[in-house]
Amino acid sequence: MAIPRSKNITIKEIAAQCDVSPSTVSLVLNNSPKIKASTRDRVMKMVDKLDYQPNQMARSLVSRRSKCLSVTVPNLAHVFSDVYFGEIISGIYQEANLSGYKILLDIAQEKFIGDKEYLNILRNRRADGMVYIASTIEDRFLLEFEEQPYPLLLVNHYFPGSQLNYISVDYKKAAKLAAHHLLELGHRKIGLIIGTNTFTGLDFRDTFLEVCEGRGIEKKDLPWCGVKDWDEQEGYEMAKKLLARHPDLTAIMAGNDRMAIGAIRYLSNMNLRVPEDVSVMGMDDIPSARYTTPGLSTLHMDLFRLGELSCRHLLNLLEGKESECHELKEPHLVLRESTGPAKPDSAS
Amino acid sequence: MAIPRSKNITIKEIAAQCDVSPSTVSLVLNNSPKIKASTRDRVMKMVDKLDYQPNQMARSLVSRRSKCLSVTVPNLAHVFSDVYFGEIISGIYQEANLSGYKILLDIAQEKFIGDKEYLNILRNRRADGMVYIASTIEDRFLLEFEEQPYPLLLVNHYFPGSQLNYISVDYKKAAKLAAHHLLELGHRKIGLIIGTNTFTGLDFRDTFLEVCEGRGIEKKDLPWCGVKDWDEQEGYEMAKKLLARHPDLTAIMAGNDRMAIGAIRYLSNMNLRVPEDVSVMGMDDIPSARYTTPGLSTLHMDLFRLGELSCRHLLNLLEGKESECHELKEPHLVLRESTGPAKPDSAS
DNA sequence: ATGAAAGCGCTAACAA
DNA sequence: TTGTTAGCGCTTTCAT
Repeated sequence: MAIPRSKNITIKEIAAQCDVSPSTVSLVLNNSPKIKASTRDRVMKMVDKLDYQPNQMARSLVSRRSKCLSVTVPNLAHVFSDVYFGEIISGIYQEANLSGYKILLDIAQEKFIGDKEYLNILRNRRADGMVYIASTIEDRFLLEFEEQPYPLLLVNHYFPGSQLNYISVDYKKAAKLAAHHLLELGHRKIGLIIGTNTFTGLDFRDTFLEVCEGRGIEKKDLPWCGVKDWDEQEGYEMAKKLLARHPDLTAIMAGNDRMAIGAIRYLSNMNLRVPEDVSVMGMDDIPSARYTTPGLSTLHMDLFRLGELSCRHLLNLLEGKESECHELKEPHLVLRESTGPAKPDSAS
Repeated sequence: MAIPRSKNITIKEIAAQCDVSPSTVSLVLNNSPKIKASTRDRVMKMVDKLDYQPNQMARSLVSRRSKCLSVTVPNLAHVFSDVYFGEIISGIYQEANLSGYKILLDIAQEKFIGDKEYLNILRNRRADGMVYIASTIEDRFLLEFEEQPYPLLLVNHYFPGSQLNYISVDYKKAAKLAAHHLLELGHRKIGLIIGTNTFTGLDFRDTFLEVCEGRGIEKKDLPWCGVKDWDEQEGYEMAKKLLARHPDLTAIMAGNDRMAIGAIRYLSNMNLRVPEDVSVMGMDDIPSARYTTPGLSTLHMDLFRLGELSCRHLLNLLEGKESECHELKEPHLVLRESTGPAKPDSAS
C-alpha cells in the first residue's frame, strides 16, 4: 500500500477560503480569546465544512507537546495480558482520554534501556510524560530521572532514598492487615510466596514477618519463597516447594491473586482442602477473585482507580499544578472463602 | 513542570562538528549507500559522542510516517484488563517492536467514532496503520475503510460481505470441534452462552446449533443466551438463567473462558458438580484455564500468536508486501477436567 | 559523494 | 483584532 500523498486539508486552505491568515486560523483552533466572534465562526464553519483536522505531528514539532503519555511496564512474558497491569492501564487510559491524551505502550526491555530510548521518547516528545507501572529493583535506570526535567511517575513501586515521584498501594499496611487476619484465625505456621524483585514486595515480606514474629511466631515457622514472574505457575511451584519442606503449614500468603490461584490449584491436586486444610490468601482483588472456587480472600486495592490517579498526577506534574507526588493508598481486606480457622496442630 | 526548552542536539550540530552539511548527516542516519565510508564513520562517531537522537516528530512531519501502529479495542469496561485483549496486544507489541514500531492505544468510544478520530489518526499519521481487535457488529464505521487508502486489519472479527482485511480464528471450526466433543460425551441437552454482538459469535452459535441438530437434537434442548460483555459475571448470570429454565441441562458451552469460569462458579454455588452433574466448556484457553478447579476444557487459539501475525500482516500491508489479508486460524481442543460424560437422563 | 535550498503543517513572537 | 515573519528538526530534490 503506497503512502497516500493525497493533499490533506491544511490550515492554509482554511485561511484562504476564509480570507484570513493562517495564524488567525491557528488562534481560532487554539481557542485564543483575542479573536472576534464573527471571524471565529466563519473559520469554524469552514473547518467543519472541509472536515479539517489539525496535524498533530506539525503541532508537536513546534509546541513540543505530543499529547501522548508513555505507559511503561517491566519486561515480563505476555505482560499486557496480566490483569494487574491491565487494570491499571485501563484506569490510565480513561483519565488520559478525558484530557485528550493518548497512550503509548512501552516495555522496559534491553534495547529500551540500553539505547536510552526511555530518555529519547521524552526528549523528543514522543510522549510528554511517563508512568512506569511496577518497576523492579533492577530498573536502576529510572534513577537517572532525578536529574532530568521530564515528568515521570512510578506506580506501585518506589526506590528507597530516591525522590522519584510515585503513587503506590501501602504494602506495609497490606502486610499488617493480612498478617493480623491470618493470626486471628489461629494460623501459626504460614508460608509466604512473594516477589522479591520489587521493593514493595520486600516491604510486604519484611512487615509480614515482623508482625508475625511480634506475636511470638518463630522464624522457622514462617518460610518464604521469592518469585519474579508473579504468575499462576510460580504460585503452583512455590506452594509445592513450601509444602514439601513444611508439610504442616496451615496457611499460605501469596503476593498476588494469580499466585494464590496457582497455589490453590496445587493444594487441590494434592487433595488438600482450602481452607479446611490450608488457608490461602491473595493480594490485588482482581475481578476474577470472586469467581474462583473457593472465592479468594485477598487485599483489595482498586488498581483501576490507582491508574486513574496516577495519570491525573502525571498530568498535574506536566502542567505544573503539582511539583511532586509521593502518595500511598490504603488497601483493605476482602474476605471470601479461601481463608478459615487454622486446623488444630497435629504435632502439638 | 515547565517545558524544558533545553537545546536538544540536532542534526545541525552534528553537521557543524563534522564539517559536513545537515543533509549529509541525514543521509548517514538513513543508511544511504552513497555516502563515503570515511564520512559515515566520522558522522557516526559524533552521533555517539553527542548522544544524538533523531527527532521523530520532525521525521514524521516530512516523511509522513510515524512508526506507530494504533491498536483499537471495543468500548468494554476495563477492557485492557481482559486477558483476551491482553494476549493479543502482547503479541502485537512484540512483533511491532521487532520492526521499530510503537503501539498507540485506542478505544472505540463515542468520541472516537463520532469525531472521526479513527480517520484523523491515520490521515495525520499519528499511526501508520490500525489493527482493531474483536470489533462488534455495531462498529459500522469500519466499513468506511473500504474506500480509504489507510491500512486496517481486523483481528478476530469480520464484516459479512465486506472486503476489509482480517485475521481471525475459525469460529465455525471451533463450534464443530466443541459440538462434536460434547455430543460424543453423550450430551443431549446443552446450553449455550454466547456473545451476540459479533459476527464471529453468531457464526459460532449457528454452527454449533447446526451440528447438534444434525445429530438429531431438538431445538428445545439447545437453549442459548446472548451476552455482550463476555465476562465472568455474565457467565454466572446466564448459567443461572439457563438452569432456571432448563434444569436438566447436562452441559454448558460458553463463548469464552471467562464466562465458563463464571458459569462454573454458579454451578458450584448450587452444589452442582462439574463435570459430574454439568459439563462446562470454555473458549480461548487463557493462561489461567489450566489453574481453575476443575481445569477448564476449552478451545485453544493462541491469541498471542494471533497478535503477532496480525501485526506482521498489517506491516506487510503498510509496506506493500501484501495487498490484502483474509486469514483463518484453526483452533484446537484442549481437554481438561470440566467436561465429562453426560449424566444419565433422569427423565428418560 | 556532498551541499544548498525548499518545505512538511503548524505556532508564536512581533508588527500593524 | 489580525497579519507577517520565522522557525520547530528533519528529508529530499536538484546542483555541483
